[in-house]
Amino acid sequence: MNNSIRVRFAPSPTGPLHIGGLRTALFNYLFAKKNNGSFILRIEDTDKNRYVAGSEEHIIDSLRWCGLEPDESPFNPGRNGPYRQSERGEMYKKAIQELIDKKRAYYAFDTKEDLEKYRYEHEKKGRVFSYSYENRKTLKNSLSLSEKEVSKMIVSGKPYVVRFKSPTNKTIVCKDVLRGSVSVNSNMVDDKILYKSDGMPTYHFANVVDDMAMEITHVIRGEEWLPSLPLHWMIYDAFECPKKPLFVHLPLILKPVGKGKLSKRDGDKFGFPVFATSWKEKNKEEIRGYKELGYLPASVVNFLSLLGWNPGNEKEIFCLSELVNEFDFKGLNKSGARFDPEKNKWFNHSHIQKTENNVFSSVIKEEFREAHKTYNSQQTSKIIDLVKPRLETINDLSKVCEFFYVDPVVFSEKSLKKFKNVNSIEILKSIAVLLEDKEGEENLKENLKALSKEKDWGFGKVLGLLRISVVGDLSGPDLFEIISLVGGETCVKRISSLISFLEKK
RNA sequence: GGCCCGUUCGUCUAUCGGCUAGGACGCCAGGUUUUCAUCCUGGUAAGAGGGGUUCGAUUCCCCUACGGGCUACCA
Repeated sequence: MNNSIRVRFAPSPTGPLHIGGLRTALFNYLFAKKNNGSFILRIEDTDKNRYVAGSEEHIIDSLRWCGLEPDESPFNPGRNGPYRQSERGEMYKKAIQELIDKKRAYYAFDTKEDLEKYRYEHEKKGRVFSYSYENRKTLKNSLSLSEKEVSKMIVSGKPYVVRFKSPTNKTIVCKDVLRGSVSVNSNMVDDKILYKSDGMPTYHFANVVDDMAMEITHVIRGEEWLPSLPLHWMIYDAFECPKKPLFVHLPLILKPVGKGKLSKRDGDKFGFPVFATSWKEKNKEEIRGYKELGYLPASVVNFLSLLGWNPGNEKEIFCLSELVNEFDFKGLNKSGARFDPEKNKWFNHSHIQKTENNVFSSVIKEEFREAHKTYNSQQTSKIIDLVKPRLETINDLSKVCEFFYVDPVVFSEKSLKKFKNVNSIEILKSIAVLLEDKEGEENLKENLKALSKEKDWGFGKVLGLLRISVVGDLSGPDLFEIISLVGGETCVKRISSLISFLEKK
């Protein structure tokens, strides 16, 4: 049990979960499941100011929709709870005291205004202020002040933070599974705040403390964290942690066009989904996610999995369990991957083809209510077979099979133009005669061929006009398949409807 | 500005020193479907530049360029 793999996905509830975070969660999940380990969800809510109501639910709903159910989370706690950092205050308090006692951290009393002033002054001189080994002795903290002064200030309730005392001139060699060793001189790492004046830990501190406490074996996170790896590494060392987790920094997902990493606002900007499920912020319009736009979770997962990872062969279509089987750190990439909404659509189309018909029949039932009952389940399944290859998203379904359920009310002018020099009404009337008769309907194709030969009408014209009357346009699946489902009687009705439409012109 | 990471077709990627550089999306052309879409076949298109190392570098090393990230009492 002690050797088991434990990974965590640790988002902060500052808004909806977007596909960047989802992809991080996915890789954590895949690695955990591949190794019979645990996938843990930890909510990093140490910043009260940025907390956005509803984001925790959005995170868990998104994961659930994708099939990435955590083994431990605030909603199904395991032994290592609580799973919200805001509920783990005591642990951080104890931990920070340990570092203070070990002289690896110190109290600092500089106010925000002080720091802003220092930054401003440095900037004016073209420099950058950093709280570090160079100047910590000249600033207001427990290293520069006497013990008496410090305890007096603390007792009097003066706000303070606790800073990490970054070692002086040490080479920190940290390891990343993908990138190998990354060395940084500790002088480059400033004295980061570990504990804020509001009594909450910062990300860096809470993260390390929790990963130790929760016995996390592999930290799989986005590359934006790579620069803080040396800091985290030194914090582990300060705790004399016997066994650090392995770190894997995933390449970032980049915007489809333009510069930089994908952000939550890009969905609006470029018109493609960036959330798994819809997100509604108060006083704002609801933003639809993949789910609402008719994507299958399997296709989203599949597409995301291939951004920054590949199985090493040429297979591309995977379901979640296949991905679990195939997943390996060796297949991970180092460079950022640009998000391509077009390829995303293709994955969805491909997954739709593999999806069983009953998934779609419930959508049809919902959409066409009463009309849906004109067909038995076998016929419905046949309709879906006919229409499935034409789907990019599930939302296209109703549009693409509407004429099975509803008589066309408009006939495409553009399509009718092709027949403007043709005796359309006469042709249509002759076709209707064929369909009125049972035998005529049974061998419709042959009969139509015979008809067009006899009257010297092109077969294409006959077929085209019939299609327009039945479908409303020159598109759709095989016409004879459609007619055999819709039935001769309905077709005759639709033909007369087109005839009267043409007569009015 | 400083620090860190990266760089193969337009995009996602294969290649772990032997390359006529493979696949997928997209795009283009042809075929199937007497429609449209699907589908099938073919085409288009790439190792940033310069130095090394080597019999041989896309692959290893260095420099430059470019891209990305970080540089908060945010995560």
